[in-house]
Amino acid sequence: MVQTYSISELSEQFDITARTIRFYEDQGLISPRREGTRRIYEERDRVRMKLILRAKRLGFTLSEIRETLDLYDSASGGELAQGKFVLEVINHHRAILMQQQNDILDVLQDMKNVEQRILNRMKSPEQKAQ
Amino acid sequence: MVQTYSISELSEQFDITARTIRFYEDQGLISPRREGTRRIYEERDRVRMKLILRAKRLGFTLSEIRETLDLYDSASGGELAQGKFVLEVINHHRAILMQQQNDILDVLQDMKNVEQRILNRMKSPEQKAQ
DNA sequence: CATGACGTTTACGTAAACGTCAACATGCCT
DNA sequence: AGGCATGTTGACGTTTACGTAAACGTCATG
Repeated sequence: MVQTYSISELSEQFDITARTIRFYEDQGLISPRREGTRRIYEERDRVRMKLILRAKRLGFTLSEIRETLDLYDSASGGELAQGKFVLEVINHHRAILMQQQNDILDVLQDMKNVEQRILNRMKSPEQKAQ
Repeated sequence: MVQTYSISELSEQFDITARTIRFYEDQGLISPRREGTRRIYEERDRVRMKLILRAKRLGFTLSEIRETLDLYDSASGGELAQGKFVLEVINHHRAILMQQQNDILDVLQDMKNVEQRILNRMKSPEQKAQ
């Protein structure tokens, strides 16, 4: 017997509203099984949701996410026709992510600098930076 | 003689529209000097713009960016009153950024897997995954 | 059986981040 | 003086990602 979830259970797990989940479905990001009119989410839906939210945190738009998930699905579904294209998309995304890694490192460094200036000033309040 | 830039020069440098730059000004993100009505951007504006765009790429909203820049300004301006608060904000942001680093690593790994599956299939097209 | 708790669809509202005119000023070139 | 590039300020339009409310179905429970 496989674990399934209602929409409210899922929304609780991921700390999003049910409205959001239904919206994602409207946008073609997930398509849970139905039992009558009720939505039933299985493990694969949960995994997909996890991917969606992760991509969102990284700033991808919902339609970008949908396209990418569809693409990966087709690739893992055996549609090797588009193999080369998928590889290109992957490399494109990889480039974006690596740019973000750099951005993060830069910002972390900036924050470190600001932090140090504050800490210094808190130790010796009189000191004015040259 | 210090380097300055017109709005179109700046927009070209950062590959954004002049409209975007004016909008950021409306939102209090940058405040260039004026010469008559014309906007004149100096090096410090350029640096600020760089910070803005970097933060944007990381998914921060414009108002978050404005608040943060203001905060950092006040901190570097000597308003040590808020020192502790600034440190808290910095730690908060640091947590977000580190979460993003994890997300990126996860996605990169996922992409690697998809890529491998495609490459394998391209080498031996007949093979079906068990 | 009525009263929640939970679910559904449909539809309008909204905040963020610009795009897209319009209508006008200003400087420079010929 | 005329023309063109470049600039300015509104003001309205658009897309994305949901929020919010209305109006209704379904099921368990007192």
